[in-house]
Amino acid sequence: MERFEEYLQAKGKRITQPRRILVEHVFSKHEHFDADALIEELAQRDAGPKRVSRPTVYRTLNELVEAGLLRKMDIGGRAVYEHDYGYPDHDHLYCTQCGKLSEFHSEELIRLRDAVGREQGFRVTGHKFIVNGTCQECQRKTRRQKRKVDLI
Amino acid sequence: MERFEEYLQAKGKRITQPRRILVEHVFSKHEHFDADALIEELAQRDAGPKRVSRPTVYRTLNELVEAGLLRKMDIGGRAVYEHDYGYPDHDHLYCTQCGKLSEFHSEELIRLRDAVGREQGFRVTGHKFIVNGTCQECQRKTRRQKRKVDLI
DNA sequence: TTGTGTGCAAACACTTTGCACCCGT
DNA sequence: ACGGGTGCAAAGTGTTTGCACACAA
Repeated sequence: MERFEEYLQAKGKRITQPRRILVEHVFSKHEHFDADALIEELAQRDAGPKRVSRPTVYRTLNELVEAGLLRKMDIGGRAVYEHDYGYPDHDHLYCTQCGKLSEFHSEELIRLRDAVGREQGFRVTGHKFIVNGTCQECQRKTRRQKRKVDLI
Repeated sequence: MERFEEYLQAKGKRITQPRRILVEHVFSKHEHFDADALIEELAQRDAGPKRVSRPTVYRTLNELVEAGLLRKMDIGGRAVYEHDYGYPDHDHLYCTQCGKLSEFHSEELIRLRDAVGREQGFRVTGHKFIVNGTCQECQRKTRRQKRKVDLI
């Protein structure tokens, strides 16, 4: 929050109640989320007059990304956000059954990435690496499912 | 094309003129493209009665993906397609200045990916790796730009 | 002839924008 | 009081869908 206030002041922007509510909520948890989830959570948390509107959620999320506090990813054509500030670089495992994202970090990946860039005369500024597959939990479910089918 | 006919027949689907036109066009070039580009190209190529409509383009692209002939990627929230059939696995360098995609292949990346999956009990089925940065051409442009500015 | 495919227009999901009013500074 | 911020509704994108007609099998 202090970090965001700093950013806002530097940009001559204002510290308003909707921004405060949103930022506080976003940084009270550490999960990945999308705009819709956030809008809904804010809606049931603060109904009535102090609710934060849909456009303001989108506007503030963009500001948080610009401020370097959130990282925005596109997963299946929809924007997903995660904490960026004070959070180590990492990549993602995406379970295509349940949609869960988990994280991992690999220095080797960075080395590989930079080596590829160098070879191609490409100035690397970042990357996106998503490993698709099935998480442990869904593998278990699928196995149970299969057993049932096998009994028929 | 033969491959697609095979797929269509297997699914009890029909080989129609729009599908033929689209497939022929898509596989006459080897670049990355999005739905809009394809729609426009088809429009100026075959105007009038034998033009392919927007919905049909989207429907057929989805079929081609299902048939394993095209690969679909999301880049910045928009779908981009590339040939898949008989095309080696590869990943992408994405120039954030001009939007150009180039390709590279790395066995090491696959090994790394599978190792990460194994460590986390994740059954890996695929991945998406996009390296962002500036391509050689845009680096040159930027340098020219900078020189001009320096002279002021 | 049968039922899939097509074009059209409209619906869709997600995100952004125009505008009158509100509120931090 | 000023100028940016907000909510509302409406406009944008990119993509999908309902429907009546067209056409491949």
